[in-house]
Parts: sequence; C-alpha cells; structure tokens
Amino acid sequence: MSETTTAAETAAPHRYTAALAADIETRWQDFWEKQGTYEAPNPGDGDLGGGPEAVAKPKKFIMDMFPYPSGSGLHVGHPLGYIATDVVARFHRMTGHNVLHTLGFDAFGLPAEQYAVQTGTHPRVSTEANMVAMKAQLRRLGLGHDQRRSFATIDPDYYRWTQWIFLQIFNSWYDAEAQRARPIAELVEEFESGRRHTPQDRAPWRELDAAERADLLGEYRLAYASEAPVNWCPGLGTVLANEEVTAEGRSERGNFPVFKAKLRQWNMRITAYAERLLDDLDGLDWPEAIKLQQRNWIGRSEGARIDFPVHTAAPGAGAGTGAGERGPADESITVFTTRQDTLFGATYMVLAPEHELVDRIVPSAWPEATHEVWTGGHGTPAEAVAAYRAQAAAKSDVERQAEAKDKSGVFTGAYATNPVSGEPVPVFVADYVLMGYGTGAIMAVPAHDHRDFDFARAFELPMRCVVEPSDGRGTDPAAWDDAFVSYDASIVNSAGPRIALDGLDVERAKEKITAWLEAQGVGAGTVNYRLRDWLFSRQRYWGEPFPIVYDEEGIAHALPEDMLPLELPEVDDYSPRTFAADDGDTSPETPLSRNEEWVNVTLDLGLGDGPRKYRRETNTMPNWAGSCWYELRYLDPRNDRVLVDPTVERYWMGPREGMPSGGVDLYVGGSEHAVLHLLYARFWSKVLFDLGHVSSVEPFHKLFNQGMIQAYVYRDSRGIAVSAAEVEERDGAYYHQGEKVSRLLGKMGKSLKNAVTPDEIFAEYGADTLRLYEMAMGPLDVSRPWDPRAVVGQYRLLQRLWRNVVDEADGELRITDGEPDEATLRALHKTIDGVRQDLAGLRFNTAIAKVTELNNHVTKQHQVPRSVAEGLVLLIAPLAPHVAEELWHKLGHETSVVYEDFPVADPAYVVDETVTCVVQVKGKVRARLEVAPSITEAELEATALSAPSVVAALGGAEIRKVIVRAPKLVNIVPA
RNA sequence: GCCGGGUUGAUGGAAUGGGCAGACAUGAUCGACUCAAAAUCGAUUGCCCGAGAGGGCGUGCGGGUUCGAAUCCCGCACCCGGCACCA
Repeated sequence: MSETTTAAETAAPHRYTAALAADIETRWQDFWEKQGTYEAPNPGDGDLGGGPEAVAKPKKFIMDMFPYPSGSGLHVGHPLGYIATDVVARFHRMTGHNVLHTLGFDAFGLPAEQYAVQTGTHPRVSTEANMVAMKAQLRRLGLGHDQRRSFATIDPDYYRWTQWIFLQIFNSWYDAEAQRARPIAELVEEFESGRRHTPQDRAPWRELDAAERADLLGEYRLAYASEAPVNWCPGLGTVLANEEVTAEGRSERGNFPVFKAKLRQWNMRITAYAERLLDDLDGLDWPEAIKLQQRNWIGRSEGARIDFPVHTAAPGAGAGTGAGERGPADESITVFTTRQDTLFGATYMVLAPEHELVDRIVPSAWPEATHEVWTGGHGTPAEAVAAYRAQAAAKSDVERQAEAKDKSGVFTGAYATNPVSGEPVPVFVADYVLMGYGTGAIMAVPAHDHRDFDFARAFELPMRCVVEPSDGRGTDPAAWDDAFVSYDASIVNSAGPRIALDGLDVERAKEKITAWLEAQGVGAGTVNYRLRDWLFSRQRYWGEPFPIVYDEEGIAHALPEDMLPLELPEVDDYSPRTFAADDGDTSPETPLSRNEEWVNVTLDLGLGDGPRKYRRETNTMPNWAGSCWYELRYLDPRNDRVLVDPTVERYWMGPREGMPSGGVDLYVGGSEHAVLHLLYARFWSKVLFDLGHVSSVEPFHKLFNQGMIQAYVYRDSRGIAVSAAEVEERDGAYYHQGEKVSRLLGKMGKSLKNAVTPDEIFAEYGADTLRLYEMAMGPLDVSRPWDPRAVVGQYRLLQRLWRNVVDEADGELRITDGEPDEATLRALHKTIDGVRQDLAGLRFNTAIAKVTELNNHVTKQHQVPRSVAEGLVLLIAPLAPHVAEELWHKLGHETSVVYEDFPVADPAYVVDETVTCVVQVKGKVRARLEVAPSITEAELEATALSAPSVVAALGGAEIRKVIVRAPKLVNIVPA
C-alpha cells in the first residue's frame, strides 16, 4: 500500500493529498492567526473597539454551547456543531456581516475534581492541560474563532462576575405587581417607611430583630438559603443534582446508593419567573420540540384554590368522636385543583405525608366505627400516621414509582367539610400526593380522576359521578372499570341549596363555581406551575465559591463588590469526605470547610460596624452557573469595570427588528440541555435585564440542536465490544480476529471501542475533508452513523476541484480566461442561488451536493473558465476554508478569501431556457416534452395531446379531463 | 401511561404551499488506462418480468381524500427522545 501510494505521489507531485492538505491547512491557520483574521471589532474605541467604521456593517453573533475540557480527547462526533457554526459564521462574513464567533470552556465540574482525587493533581492543572490539548485539536479544524474573546469559567477574572451576578440575584426580590426583579434595598425601604406591611404572620418591621428581618428578607430574595431534601451520596461524599442520579436511585458515577437528606442549601427563586419564562418562548426561533419541553417543564395549570374547613380533635376526644359531633372549624386545608367543576364529587381529601397540617388535625382516637382498611390496623390515628410517614420516607423513588398503581395511605381520623355540599369528607395521608406540587393537598374526586379512583377502590371510599359520561357507561361509578376524565361532557348531581351546576359544560361550570368560591371567600381561580426552585449549591471543591459570609448570629451577608473575586483557596485534600456507601445517616463535609484559615475571617463589610468575625459559606456553585451568562462575557471579555459594557451589549445582543427580546443570532448545541442550561440561562438573562444590566431579555434568539454522530459497535459472542477499527467485513458478515461479531448502532466513545479521532482523519485526508464529510452526512439536526468508508467521497470532491484549477504535474493553473458556455453559466448561477439559500437555512448537506454537481459538470469539460473556477472556490470557502484560501491565492488574489463577497446569482441564468414537461395519462408518465418556461396552458395542452406516446397510451379513449400546470405538468384523464 | 419526533435503494441521504421518487455521496459490477495494482476517467446500479423494445410493482403496514399522495386525513406496527402519581 505505502509503496504504491508513494509511486502515485511521485507521478503527480501536485496532487491534493493528505500531506498537501496538511501543509495548506497549517500554513493558512498560522496566517489567519497572525493576521487576526477572525477578530471581530466592538463598537467604540475601548478594549476590542474597532471604531465607527468597523461596526457600520450588519452584525451576527454565532455561538456554540461551550465544551467541558475533557481529558479523554475529542472524537469526530464532538466538533459537529462547531463546524456547522463555523460554516455559518464564514458565510455571514462573506455576506458583509461583522461576525462574532468564539469559543470558551465550561471548566468547573466533577470529572476534574474526581481526577484530582485519584491522582493528587490540582484540578486547575489537569483542566488547563486539557484545554491546551483541546484547543490544539480544534485549531487544526480551521475554526475561525476570535481568540481574544475566549475564556474559561475557572478564570478568576470570569468567575468574579459569576459571583457578582449571584450577589445581584441575592440582593433582589421579585415584585409580583410590577412583574420584575427589584433591588432588595427598595423592599427594605418599603417596610421601613410602612408603605408595605410585613406578612400577616409577622410582627411589624420595626419590632423585628436583625435575625427576624434577615429571615423575612430571605423569603423575598431571588437567591436564598433553605432546608431542602437533596440527593445525598455518602459513597461519593457529595450531594448530587437530580440529573446525576440514575433511574435506579444510584449515583451515575460509581453506582453508589443515593439518599434523600434535608440540608440547608442555596436556591434560586426561578419560580417567580415561571410566567415570563413561558410567555417569552413564543418570540423565540427555537425548535418546537425544545419549546414544548420547556413548556412542560414549567407546567402551567389553570385551576382554583379551595379551602376545606377541618375540625381538629377536641381535647380528650376518644372513641365516640365521630364525624357527626365535632367542634368548630379552626383549621382549613387548602387544595389546588384543575377540576373545580367536580367539587360536588369530592368525597375525601388527601394530604402529602410531609404536610405540616397533618400533626394538627390528627385526633387522639379513631372516630367510631372506622373501617379497618382505613386504620391500617393501628390503635390510634397518631400511630397510624407516624407509621405511614416512616414507611413513605424510607421508600426510594424507584419503589414509589413501581408501586404507583397500588395506592397506599392511611386515614388521619379527621374530617373536613366540602364547602359546596356541606358534607363531611374523611382526610387521608397518602404518598400519591406530592408535597412539592400545588399545596401538597388535594380534594379527591374518585369518579373523575384515575389516581383517586384507584385509591377509593382500595380504601372502599364512596364515589359520586358529577360529570355525565359521554361513552354510555352510565352514572354509577361502582360499575366502572376506570374514572371518567373527559372535559367534553356536562355536569350532573351537582345541585345544592347554595349553588347548582347541573347541565353546564365543564368550562362553564368551572367559571360559575370559581366565581362562587371567590364570592364566598373560600377559594379563588389561580394558576399553578410545576416548576420548582433551582437548587444552587454543591458540596464540592471545584466550583465557584459563594461570595457570602455568616456573622456570629448566623445571618448571611454579601461580600462587597471590591472583595471579588473570592478565589478558591488551596486545600490539602479536595476530595469530599466519603462514608460507607449505604450509610444514609451521614452528612456531607465540604472540602472548603477544612481550610479553617480561609473559612474564619475578620472583615469589614462596610456595614458601618467595623471589622468583625465571619464564617465563609463553604458550598460551591453548581457547574451550570458559569454557563448561565457566558454569551455576555464573549462581548467584552476583559472589562474589569462591568460584566459587559452596555453599548457593546446593545450592539451585539440588543433588541432589533424581528427580535424584540434580543439575543444571540444563532446558538447551536445538543438537545440534552433543553430544560436545564437553557432554562437557567434564560432566567439569569431576565434578572439582569430587570436590574438594568443588559438590554436583551432573552439570551438566545435562534436555537438549533445538532444531532449525534453515532458509530457501529461490534460485539463478540460474549457481548463484549471489540475494536471497531480491527473488524473486517466479508460477505455482509463481520469478523474480529477470525471470530464472527455482531454489529449495532450506538454512541461513539472509548468504552465501546468505536471512537474515531479527528487526528486520524487529518492524517488520512485533512481537515477540509473532515469538515465537508461531517456537513455532508445529512441534515444537521438528525443523528447519523459515521461511515469510515464514505469519508473518501468528500476527499475526492476536493481532489477534483483542485485538479480543475491546478495541474497535478506541474502545479500551474490550468484554467482559461474564456467565457463559460451557456449550460455552464446556468449551472453556475443555479448553484449559487441554491447554495446561498441552503447555507442560510443550515442545509449544509444539500449545499455540498449542489457544489459537487457543479464541480462534476466542469470536470467533464477540458478546461475551466476562470469565472467558474473562482465561483466554485467562493462557494466552497465557508465549508472548506483552507483549500479555498489556497486556490484563491493561486488564482492570483492577494487578499484573504474569508472576506470576499459570496457570489450572487444572476436571475437571468437561474431560470432554464427550456423545462421538461411531464405528460401523464391517468397519473402515469407517458411523455416528456422540452418546452419554453413561458408556454401557455393552451399551447402546452395541445402539444401534449399530440405527442405520439400519449396518443398511443390513450388508445383512442375519450378524454374526460385535462389538468395543465404549465410549464411542468399535464395530466390527461380518459373517461 | 402521557407528550414529541421518525420509518424512502445494499448504505448515508435528496425531493413536502400534493405534480418526473431515489439528487449528491458511499458501496458494488463492467470497461478504458496499466506488465500489474492503486489512482483517475467512462458506463451500469430500487425490485420484478422481458433477448430487446417495453411492461408491471415500489417511499413501514392497512384504509381514505384527489386527475395525481413519500407529502394531506383515519387506523395500526416498530424505532428514537422527553416526562413520569403534577391533582
């Protein structure tokens, strides 16, 4: 192989080979870097400023989701999106735009910390080494990044501003009336002046001490600390995000058990923005699937809150305290329901096990004649409830899900009153009601809710049909197999002395009952969201430290801005303390807490009380923090005065025509971030907007999700993956070292032994071939398998293009200065027209097919006219920039092809002189006619009807109908 | 279970305001060049019948609308993704 290849190269010294490609590519990469070719000027004359002239052009901000600098190196799947944005960025540069395109690193995170624990290397050391290696690999692809704007989230100059934004959020509250965040100082001022009263359960502001005031403000702050159940993994010694826990309730890394533990944690009040996060989706140019996922995640439900008075047990109440003889109502259970129209059908209630009201309503003894199924065999309600709560708490998520069909629960012994019927309804505790949703309490309407139906069957509870089934099953729920839940029906059995809903449809009944509840003061129409607040702290070393200290009373204080960045301290041991994996009764010890010198400090926070002792917060931020705002820092990466200069921000991201919310012009990344990163970043963007720091309400105007590059996985008879590179194909079967192996499609990666690295492709074909192949494989948004054999197709395209311009023997130009013939001219302009549209629409695969077609057309000609050669070079320049730059210079140009104008099609040549008209008889093609595009319908019909093959096909049959779509089609329908 | 998205030659994929199905590429077969091979160039390549001209069938399956359906509608199967007792 090597001998013959060498011979071929000797025969054609100027052939486009991998070696020549490597020479061309590295040469131009060095040139571009030296020239600063991809540096985009900012407005103004500050840092990166290019003066007024430089920014007179329209602009585009093209962005990738930035990578985590993994130590295992890149495979060819990783850069797919980066190549796509690079092509788009290059296309826009050639259409006269000022293009901002760069790439940073999301470098905080667990892998570096765990690697550090294993090897003793500081995470910064390994992370920075990884970034250097990754930058080199990405540079070799020819990505046109503005290197001046690149940064990593671990740079103190960057996380200084992450911490600053955290403090902005900490020092803000959401004014629900004004629908926006406001500084917390304004809330304090309102309390102090008496314009705003403290909530009903609090004393007036002036009577509160410092700790009480801090507590109260904590209930308003957009970043707040609270006790919350988290995923605690003793085996790893850290809490984990939900997405880091497997469906089996174990850690994704290490496969250790995960426990729910209540710990004081930082949260972000993202729920305050639920409505805006939902509404603003409408104006975004995002894939509908992603918008839908966010809508579902936010989970807006319209319904009503309804209060059910509940009678707590009178002191000394024992057996004989039945439903009929209760004291006055002194508590009420508030439920959220989306089916307030079925209130007459509410025959029992359920509280979540963790509901705080449970303890207060439990009587000392069971009411007389309580059904044994309800008591669970326990002697008193308190015992029963305690036992049930313990049992529910011990259940893992998996168990809960598995048992979802078999409803469990227990009677509390208490009764509430249905506010519309006045009937007593028993109150249960059951874990099918979740504390985290709605009010943690429900009214159960078993006839019209699947879960309530199952529960009622298990506990022999009464059911009442209040929505007339439209499917003929009758109105006796006892005879049903399942609840009737349709909205398309009318209300029955819902008339009382105070209100009647019978005969109304569901919607009308909702309106009527809601108005009644509001008039009675026992409920109100309301909107509920599924979205929860965002757990924002982790017990890890490798993350942003919180710029928070606690005074001796335990009150949290923000560090003043001039103390930022608060840098990560050195520690002897950055591993969190680990425990026996199955010991859930342990609690985490944060790595930062071990550095006592760092934790215990004396500071003057500027509060007017001089230097005092404080303890630092020892949690760190989750790795989402750095990616929540990085688009802004690309704009003004070295500004040490503000996170981004307002003029610069407005220029690149501000609201503009068709984009009233502003944002990045194009953001490309994987769909796995649909509801996490993309929701968090939108939230931060809105807070920064409310506080006046940015002009864009939304961070990313257009979002595009690239698919995954998959690869074949070969497994031997034991099911173990074998090296894909060593597999041979014979007669449609696959063999590894003589043994037959099976083939399946899977992810590309080291563990499946099927990774293909960019370096391998560079060595065999060059970067331009890799870029073209990845773009030609198929539409960007679908996943497709990497086919090692097919890469050569794009290599051949570049070789043919090269040969059309350069003589392989002597390296001289072999183009002519003559005019192209008519057919070539039309082919050229049609290609220009098509490629322009395809690139603008991110349809790289069809753009490449069109360029290939044109190139194949000119390959068949003996010589290529200069205008066509230059057209081809410009058309392919965004896709294969190195070979384009080389050919452009060989064609005698002095300036870089990067800023050449992309060709514009001449409309006169885009339309064909003649078009092929298809003549169908009964829908089958019987003739093709070459006709002028301007042919009239009548002419075309006459021509078609006289075509010999048409006459033959008709066989003299009478014609019933002729459909003419000039100039493309005639369809003749015989009788 | 619910909600999305998908299913086109041996393979990746083209073509959807309904109008020539299979662009472009890979692979395969044949030919030219070569002592030979590689590379390159040329031809063929959806399936079936036919020596050929030609004909029939064909976009997961079954129906429907239409002069005409890969494209629209109804039902079904399978695959991928998301959510998962959300009241």
